[in-house]
Amino acid sequence: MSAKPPPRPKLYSITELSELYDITPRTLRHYEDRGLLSPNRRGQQRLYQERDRVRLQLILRGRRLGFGLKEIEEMLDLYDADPTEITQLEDVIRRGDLKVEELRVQIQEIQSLITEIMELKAKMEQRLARIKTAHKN
Amino acid sequence: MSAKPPPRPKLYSITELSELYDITPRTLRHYEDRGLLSPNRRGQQRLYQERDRVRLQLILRGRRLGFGLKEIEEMLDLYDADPTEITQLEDVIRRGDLKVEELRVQIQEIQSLITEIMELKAKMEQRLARIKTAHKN
DNA sequence: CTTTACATTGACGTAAACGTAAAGTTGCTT
DNA sequence: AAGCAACTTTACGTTTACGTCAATGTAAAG
Repeated sequence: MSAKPPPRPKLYSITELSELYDITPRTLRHYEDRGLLSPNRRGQQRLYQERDRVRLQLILRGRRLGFGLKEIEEMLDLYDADPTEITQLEDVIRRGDLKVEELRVQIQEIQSLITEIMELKAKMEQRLARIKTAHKN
Repeated sequence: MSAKPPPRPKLYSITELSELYDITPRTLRHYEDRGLLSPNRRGQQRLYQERDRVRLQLILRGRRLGFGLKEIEEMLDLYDADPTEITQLEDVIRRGDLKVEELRVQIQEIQSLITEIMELKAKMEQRLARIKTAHKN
């Protein structure tokens, strides 16, 4: 679904990046206001790096999964913990575990939904079959 | 996670049902305004049946999964198609398939997220280990 | 030097999903 | 009969995640 990035450390203008992910520049600025992105500047203009693009991917996936920006920020925070601070490392591990547990529950719920839809579908198919055979008489 | 229902066809007042699922009466009325629930009335008061409770469960799960009420309505519509109308049955089957595909993609995305978090966690654990062994000298 | 294209920062608007307060039933219970 | 608890409708308020101008800036092209 998502576009493949070139291996070169490319730079993006705001509209380039927005078109790459089918969002509006406004959205990118909004994420910056919320502190989720902090692109460099060339003068006054924003210059997005690979790093920003990757973070954006994470944000957009989070959004597709129904997370709020606040929650997404917490997840992104996991990635920029100070790797020299023991407590921060331990914190990342702990919060990571919690998130993973949460996500596993989500998968369970989705699977339940799938099951129910497929059961419903099976019922409808049976009914259809019965109606059609009755139609043949 | 969700409370177990009694097998008897119990009736619920609006506050009973709201407390059962830890939501407010306002939320139930809102779902009714949106056409997602249509409880019977005893005079002016709402009387929720098992059927309503089950629908509510579906709604709340949908919400936890990040779906909007509009989208949830479409899913609920699958359940009340006229079982004598062939076109409606076929429609349910088709839309059911689409939803299931969508949900499978969601699961994939969640699994990617889990993988990434666990990789991050592994990194942090390695760093922690290194820091601690270095500390022993 | 003036278009033109693309960018910037406000700042107000909007849709969704409720929250919240007001004012009025209704049915007991004391 | 009076009061209280639980319900009702009406309606405006709030939060989130942007949409949508408006006014302005800047840089390359003609």
